[in-house]
Amino acid sequence: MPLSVEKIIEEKNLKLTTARKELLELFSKATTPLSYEDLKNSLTMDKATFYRNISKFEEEGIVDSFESNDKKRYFELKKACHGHFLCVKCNKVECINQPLNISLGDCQIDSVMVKGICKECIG
Amino acid sequence: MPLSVEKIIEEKNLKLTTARKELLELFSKATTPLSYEDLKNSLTMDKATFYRNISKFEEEGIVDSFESNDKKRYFELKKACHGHFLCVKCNKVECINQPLNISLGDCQIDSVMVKGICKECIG
DNA sequence: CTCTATGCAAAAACTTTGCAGGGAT
DNA sequence: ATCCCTGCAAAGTTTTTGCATAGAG
Repeated sequence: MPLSVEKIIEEKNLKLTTARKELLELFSKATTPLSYEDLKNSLTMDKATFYRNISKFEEEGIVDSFESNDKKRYFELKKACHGHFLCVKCNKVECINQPLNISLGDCQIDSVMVKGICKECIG
Repeated sequence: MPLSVEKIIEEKNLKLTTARKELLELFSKATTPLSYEDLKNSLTMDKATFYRNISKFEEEGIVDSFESNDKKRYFELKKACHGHFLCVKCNKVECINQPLNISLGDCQIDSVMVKGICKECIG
């Protein structure tokens, strides 16, 4: 059961605004990372508000982001699984479900992005 | 011993221009991926020429690129080692020398980007 | 009531494109 | 001689900022 939007906001001592509720609800429902482009038709808020809130969410560790090959930034709620596969042909992103055993000395690892070509695009 | 610039160009049936020679020589010498920003002071060519050639090199499989957290694109000659570690605090990129044992069904894996925080930034 | 969040418009940052002239084969 | 490459300037795309108003606690 996902954490309620109100809980997430409250825990971080952020104000619960309509925009933030809307954003977090959209991301809770999403099964893949989303860009502003993906969301803009569903959003009632301005793009400035979108980016400002995303930025705040990232600072607070609620949201993660990465850049795709299409130069857009993609966002998602931070989850246990942080491995992604990005197909450089079709720009599709998939969550990697298998554990990736990577350890790099004393570095802290936050996420892993594997790029390549998916089966559909190879075939 | 690295492939000579002339050989690389010739193999791909590209014209050997001053701009291309200059670019490939800079990348051959580089030990980390470089952005346009990193190179612009060393370049005698226009930025349009830089990006057009980089783009051509990517098409031909001579060069690889990725986006960093600073929204810039970084480029490097395609090498055997395609694992990188990006520190999200200081934006430094390092080559991961250890083999990363990742395999994803029938997908073709081209590169792996691990993001996190480097020892210097943790300390 | 106070302080933060929002919308709008304009700016910023990086990259791409159009066009006319120059260079490689 | 032919085509591709180049520089310049201008446009494009995504994201950020300034400022005045609205809204949450």
